[in-house]
Amino acid sequence: MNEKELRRSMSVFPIGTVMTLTDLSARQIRYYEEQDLICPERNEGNRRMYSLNDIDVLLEIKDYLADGINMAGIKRIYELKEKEIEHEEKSTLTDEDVRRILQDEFLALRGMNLKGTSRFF
DNA sequence: ATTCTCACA
DNA sequence: TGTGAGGA
Repeated sequence: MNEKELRRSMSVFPIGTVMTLTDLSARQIRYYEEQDLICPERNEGNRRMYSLNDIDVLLEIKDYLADGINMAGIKRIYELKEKEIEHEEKSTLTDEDVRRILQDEFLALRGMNLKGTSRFF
């Protein structure tokens, strides 16, 4: 890990700062952690300390939510990213294979979230 | 003043 | 997800 990645993964913000930066409630921020979407560290006083990477993820989650994707769907998206990384490391599949898989999953996600909604009318 | 965990008239 | 209690 280079210096740049190290800085982005350095936990330095208390939840209050993250709340104003992301416009999310403390409840939501802690809940997303419970869903393993972010992993803030704890300081001496058991206070959660967030990194720039955590904030980026939180902002992404907000976008997905705005697009009508639920928690189950968001979790699947990040699980796919992990698989994508595994594939890169093992170089088992071609980039095209991975792209096709991600594309299929994304379409499946939209279909899942479209059911029983009047959002588009 | 802030954040933490837990629980629900 | 909100919110309030009770402690640190």
